[in-house]
Amino acid sequence: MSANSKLTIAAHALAWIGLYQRQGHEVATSEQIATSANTNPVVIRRLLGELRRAGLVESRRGVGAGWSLARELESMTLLDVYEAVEPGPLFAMHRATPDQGCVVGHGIQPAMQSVYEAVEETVRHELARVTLANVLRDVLAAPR
Amino acid sequence: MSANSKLTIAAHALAWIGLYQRQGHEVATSEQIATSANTNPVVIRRLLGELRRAGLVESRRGVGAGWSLARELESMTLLDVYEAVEPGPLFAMHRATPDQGCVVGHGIQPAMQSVYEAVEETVRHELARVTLANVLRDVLAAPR
DNA sequence: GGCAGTCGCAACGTTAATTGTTACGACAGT
DNA sequence: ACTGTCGTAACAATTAACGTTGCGACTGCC
Repeated sequence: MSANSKLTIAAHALAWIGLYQRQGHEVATSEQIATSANTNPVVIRRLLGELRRAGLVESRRGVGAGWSLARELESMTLLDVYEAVEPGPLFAMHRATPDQGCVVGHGIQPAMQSVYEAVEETVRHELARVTLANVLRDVLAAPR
Repeated sequence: MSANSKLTIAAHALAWIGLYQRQGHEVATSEQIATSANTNPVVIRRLLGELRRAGLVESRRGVGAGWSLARELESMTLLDVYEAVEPGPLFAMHRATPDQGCVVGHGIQPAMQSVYEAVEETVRHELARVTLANVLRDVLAAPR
């Protein structure tokens, strides 16, 4: 099973903030988003902190604090979000380095590496095709 | 970080068996493969058990027991292996179901689902382009 | 018939990553 | 000063992957 719900939650948070701002509000709080995503506000703050480092959102402190978009949803793709929150590769190599004295043990990692790089490239390409505005539109189009 | 070294290990095992058979041996034991992959024989047996269910390898018991290929490496793609060993999706949804009373919480999962399905489709397509014979060739081509 | 080598499988322990929770200081507007 | 929220650290809880041990089942050979 995959381990990665971060991209899902990040998209959820961005769509939520975007919709909230369209309704005329200035900022959204981590608690509001956490309620919608059914998780803890700290989890949301951590995640949005990564998105802030990537320049996708901004945060304000003090009274009336909260989060706002740093760019239009139209100019944000899922690839931007993916790169902001996903550090590692999709497929992993051996956890312990294979026997370098064996021909296969020696050559398998570079062989798989090149395949995995090609795969990840297509994944990035596919994610880059979807903007967060697309996501929000689809969210609103979901049947009741 | 990704969690998935199963595809890597499975490709390693298949390449190993394929090469060993090319050298004139009938069967390979899980212990030989485990030594090359630097892991435990039981891990290899579990993995090859999944590949056997998918019809990629066969096992023999009793004296002279071990594993052999059920098909030519040329006719086996990484997609076959991937489908045999990877049960779940690449990207996960929320671990706790989001607030269905919220518009975003309600619509986010179908919206992301369709994106994820498209991404997985391209991954499958890319994996289908590589045969295990390609992998073994690349393994043997690795610089010393 | 007994022996030896290997698979089949279950049970359990180990490790690592993610996620959830609590706590508290920093900040800024009222 | 007070209030509400972020920022961050520390730790607990949960989960999945991986490793290990043990033992029965199978089969060819002596």
